[in-house]
Amino acid sequence: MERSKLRRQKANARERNRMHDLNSALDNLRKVVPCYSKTQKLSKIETLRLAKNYIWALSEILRSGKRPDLVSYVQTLCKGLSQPTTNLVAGCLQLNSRNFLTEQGPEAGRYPGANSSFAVHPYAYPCSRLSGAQCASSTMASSHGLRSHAYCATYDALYGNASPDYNSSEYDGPLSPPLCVNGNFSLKADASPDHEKNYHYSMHYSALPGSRPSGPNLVFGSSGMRGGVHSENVLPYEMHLHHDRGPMYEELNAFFHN
DNA sequence: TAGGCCATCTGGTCCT
DNA sequence: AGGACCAGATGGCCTA
Repeated sequence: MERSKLRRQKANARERNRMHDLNSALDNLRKVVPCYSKTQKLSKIETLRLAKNYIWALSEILRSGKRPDLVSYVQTLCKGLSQPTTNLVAGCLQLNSRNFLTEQGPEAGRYPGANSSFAVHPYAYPCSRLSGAQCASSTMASSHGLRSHAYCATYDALYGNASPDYNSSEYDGPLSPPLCVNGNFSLKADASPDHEKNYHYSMHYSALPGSRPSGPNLVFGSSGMRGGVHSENVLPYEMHLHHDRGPMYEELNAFFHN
């Protein structure tokens, strides 16, 4: 009886740790989807849904090579989300705000949401790259208890203080989340030939610090570098884009639309 | 108060 | 045998 009880207690402890790890991973995921707040976290299921939509939206942008209009972008992000979360995300992107209405005006380029209750990723909307000054205003948001995304600091840490040329087609690095159209990430360490040959896009994570991105190889930081739950070091990723698309996109479309 | 979300416990299954 | 993973049950907390 004692032995059985002890075994059960150990199993419970393991299960707790396992769930804590899972929750840590979810927290990291929350930080890389467009809407993040320390005080009002997205639920687990909504985080997963939003992440799926976000990946989908970004892959559509890459596929089409065009900037989507904000309304359809938000609609894509909010597909299948609950009403409160939809409101949250729309609020994050300030769909109904003056910022949005003037987005095409003189303020165009300033990322919406910097002063809202939620931090919005600079890449939350593709036209919303931060300049150095905007980066500073984003940092100010954190002094009001808001979490501003630390991509500026991240960039500085990686590449020095020089602001990237966000208009340059070369630059799409630290602000871009990983894209893997077929939904599988392959680790460099254990990438199997079977994986490689079937994938039109594959992501290779490298444990070694990368160099500044150029051409198709993009390097950007993991959540760890932004002081996430885990304290792992910076893990720049290398992303390799394979250029032959086609049937896989049809599969992907079917998958998401189902 | 009902419903949503969450953490935890628990037993079952599969794998090493 | 022991660990990982999973799903069901349960109770607590919060909000509309």
